[in-house]
Amino acid sequence: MSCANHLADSLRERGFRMTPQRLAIMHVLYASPKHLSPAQVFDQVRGTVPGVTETTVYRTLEFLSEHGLVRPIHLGSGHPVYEIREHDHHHLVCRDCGGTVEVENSLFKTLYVQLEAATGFQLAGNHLSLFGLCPDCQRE
Amino acid sequence: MSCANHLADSLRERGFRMTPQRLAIMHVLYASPKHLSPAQVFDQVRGTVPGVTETTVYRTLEFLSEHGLVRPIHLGSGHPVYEIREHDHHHLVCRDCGGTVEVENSLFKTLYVQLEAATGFQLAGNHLSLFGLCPDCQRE
DNA sequence: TACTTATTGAGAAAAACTTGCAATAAGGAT
DNA sequence: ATCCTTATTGCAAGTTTTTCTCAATAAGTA
Repeated sequence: MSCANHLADSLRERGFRMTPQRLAIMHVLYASPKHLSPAQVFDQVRGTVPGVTETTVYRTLEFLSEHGLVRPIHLGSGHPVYEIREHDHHHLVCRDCGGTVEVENSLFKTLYVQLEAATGFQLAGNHLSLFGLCPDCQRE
Repeated sequence: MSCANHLADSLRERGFRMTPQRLAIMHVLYASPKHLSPAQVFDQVRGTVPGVTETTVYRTLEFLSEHGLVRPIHLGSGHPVYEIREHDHHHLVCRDCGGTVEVENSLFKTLYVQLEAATGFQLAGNHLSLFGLCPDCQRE
């Protein structure tokens, strides 16, 4: 990961430290095309960082979430999964096959503006999961 | 609850049975102005149905969700809460104070149509939680 | 009243996190 | 290079939440 130095610096500026564990967890999430559960992250990280614990994975994922580096996602299972926070987007989740499709944040802009006007809330662009049937599963 | 008979009939038509446990759980959710966690439902139900178990509460909430009578909601804690499924709506959740505001489903209609056109998904009107800062907490 | 089987209760167990504390090791100061 | 401070981790135990199995119960129908 070429941005490792940049990442480390940005943490240090805020008084935190870069550790092999944090780097490995970021790595795993960067390399994954899909969001991962803490258990899945743990499974992959233990391969490269011997001795790493689940505790550390949980703590690190929360730490990275708090500082905006990863995004926690709730897909309806009741358990959060995580992904690198790059571009803002949302997920459509198929109730049948569980498949997910990403949709751009831009489509939600109008709605957000309306909601903010109506309620006075200042909305953050958090991740949303919308459920339905994907084209394939509709054919059944 | 005057609709108890209607509810019982609608279950029987589908081959299910009405039980004191199911009735009590529906009761609790009807009486509550807010969504409740399984543990909260259990606490209230055990007062009226002696011997009821947490297992039953979990099973019943899932059963009622599957059949469209209650709605599971994910407010970001990672643990679902439940409410009676009356009118469709969504929640704005304040990141600071945790307060919630309901917003009508109608505002989301346009977005849903756009998303369906763009992806081919057939979207169900599931519940959404949008996060942000409520008017009060913005003043700090 | 009897019968079928959906539903529940009980207890154990799995899964998902959390906590406290001592040991480790980043990163800055010397 | 070495020391120091303290952020971070590992370890072990504990808690909470949720699921599972299976026998017992009871709803609804004949």
